[in-house]
Amino acid sequence: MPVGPAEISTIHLNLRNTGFRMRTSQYLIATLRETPADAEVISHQLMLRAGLIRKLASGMYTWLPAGLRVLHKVTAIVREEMNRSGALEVSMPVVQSAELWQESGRWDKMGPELLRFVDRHERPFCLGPTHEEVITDLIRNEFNSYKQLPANFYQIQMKFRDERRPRFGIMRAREFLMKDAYSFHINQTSLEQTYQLMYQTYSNIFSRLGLDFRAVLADTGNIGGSTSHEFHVLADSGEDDIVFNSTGSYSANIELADGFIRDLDDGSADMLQSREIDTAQAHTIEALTSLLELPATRLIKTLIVKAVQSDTNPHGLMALVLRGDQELNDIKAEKLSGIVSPLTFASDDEIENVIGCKPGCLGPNNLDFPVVVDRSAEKMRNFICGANKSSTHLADANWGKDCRFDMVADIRKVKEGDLSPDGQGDLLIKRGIEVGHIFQLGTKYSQAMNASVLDENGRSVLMTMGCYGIGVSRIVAAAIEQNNDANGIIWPDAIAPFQVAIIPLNAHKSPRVTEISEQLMTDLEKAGFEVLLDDRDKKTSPGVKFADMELMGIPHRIVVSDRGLENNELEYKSRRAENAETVPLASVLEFLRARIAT
RNA sequence: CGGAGUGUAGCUCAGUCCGGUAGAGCACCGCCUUCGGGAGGCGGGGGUCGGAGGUUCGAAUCCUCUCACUCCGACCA
Repeated sequence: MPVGPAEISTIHLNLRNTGFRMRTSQYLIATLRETPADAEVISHQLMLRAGLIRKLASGMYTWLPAGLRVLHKVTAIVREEMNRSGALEVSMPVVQSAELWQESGRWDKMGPELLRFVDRHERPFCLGPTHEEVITDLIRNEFNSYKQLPANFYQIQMKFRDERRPRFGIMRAREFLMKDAYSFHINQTSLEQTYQLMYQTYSNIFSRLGLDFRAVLADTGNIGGSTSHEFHVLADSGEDDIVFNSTGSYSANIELADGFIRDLDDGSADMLQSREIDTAQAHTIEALTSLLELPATRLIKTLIVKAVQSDTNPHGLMALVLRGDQELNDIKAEKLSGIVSPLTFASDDEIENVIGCKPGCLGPNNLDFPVVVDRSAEKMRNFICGANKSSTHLADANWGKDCRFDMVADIRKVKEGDLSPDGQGDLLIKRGIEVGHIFQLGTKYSQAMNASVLDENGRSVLMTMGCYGIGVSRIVAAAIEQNNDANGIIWPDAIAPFQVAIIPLNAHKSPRVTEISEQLMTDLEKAGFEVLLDDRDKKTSPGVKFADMELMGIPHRIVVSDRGLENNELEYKSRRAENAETVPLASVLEFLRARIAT
């Protein structure tokens, strides 16, 4: 249908009036029928297929119009809630000079993840992967008095991290949109108050986004500090294991999750006399359990890892001992003093040189380096362990008699079904996608960069800091991971690129269908809904329109057809519903108002 | 950074082993028909086969080098 000058000016007027007025014929519907070969996870596949993003290079993506609308919606919710919490928005440079990073010490500490380059004067710069240095520099210059505290500053901005391995599309991109906030305090108590406020703000944000999420206790990692929580969107494709109990009173990242084993040996049995047994080729726990016809809970697993070399530990090794059915948590193990970080297993050759046998028959007996035993094995009696001799194990071995340890620690990965550490119910484990992380930083950066204010006694005090991040672009991918079906994306109302799709059928034949569709779009937009009218010409069959709108995940669909209009009816279908329903033309507005959260 | 793999049309792929001068489906353009679930017919446009070098009368195909991308491991929003 040719568009004359009069119609064009009408369209422009409407654009100005409503701000929306989107028609597929004038929009970029960049849907793909087939899945691009280089996308592996569902969110990446669907973002490409639905025409939300296109790849420029590894880990770098262009956001197409529909995708950008989603990203903006997420951004708007994050911004509103941050503002509501009293945080102040700023915008810091993406390009940062090396000096600040040298001052904090991170110029040398950060690996190639920090993308460095020089300007035309050969002065070193980097692309900001995070902004602790810049904000701390700003605040040490602007703040002089405790009266200015506490304060919380945030920005929503592209970050760049030259990831070792970008993957999963937007989920782990090198360039990504992040909300980062930094708070400044006169003392720990004040920090804890703001930390609580951010915890609540994050909960509000993820609730408003319409996502199923959990806040979990987290490892503070290299950033240090005392307390940290991660916010995870639950999805089977998540990269993290998160642990929580049935009552909701405990939740933690598996990296530091605690739990009690129910069938723990209480150490009350009488000690038997140990004896050597021939275990031939059985070198694994699994092989031993079937050979000896004993459960793995009767065995002990001994792992040899690298430790710091010293006079008292000339081999530079350490033994980590767990009950046979348990697995090592390497994050916990790395925190043991004297251990080499990152955790490194000793090679077969090293083990043979020092102990005299290959892995498979190792045990905590006669070892001349430190032995750390997990609580799961601490009280075991009459257990099976390696004899440090080829093809030989010790049966009915006991601590104190046959074996020794230097220290008891929690180095085990909790398992589903363990008793919650607070005693409330069983532990469950689910996969999560980390979309937010809050930290109590303490004075790490204020100390390195000498950021202080005067307290009420006129004494100079280092500011205590907190930092709070949200992966804004990652949320888009995470939302898809959590909400999709065979036909494509299913957006929560709050972040859908459009809330309502109007599909006119046979519009080219029916002036009435065209007229009602146009009128409906106008009315819905006046009512505050965001509408996409699929007015593509007759060469685009209804099936294509249905498929595209579903792929793009538009949560509410109205079909306008002659058949329905005979009875003054429209057809409505929720993206989540199995079947469509009819709605009287006259009441469609109330109908949608009742179903769409705005 | 180690390990594995893939680069041929906008997308999905065949052709490569065995050298003979580039294909299919979808998408796109035109005309006709069709019109409530990715329509049909006829006609058409589009690729220096990732790049460079080599072998050969002749290279998408064989050899060497290179670049890019994806996946698996340790980090992070």
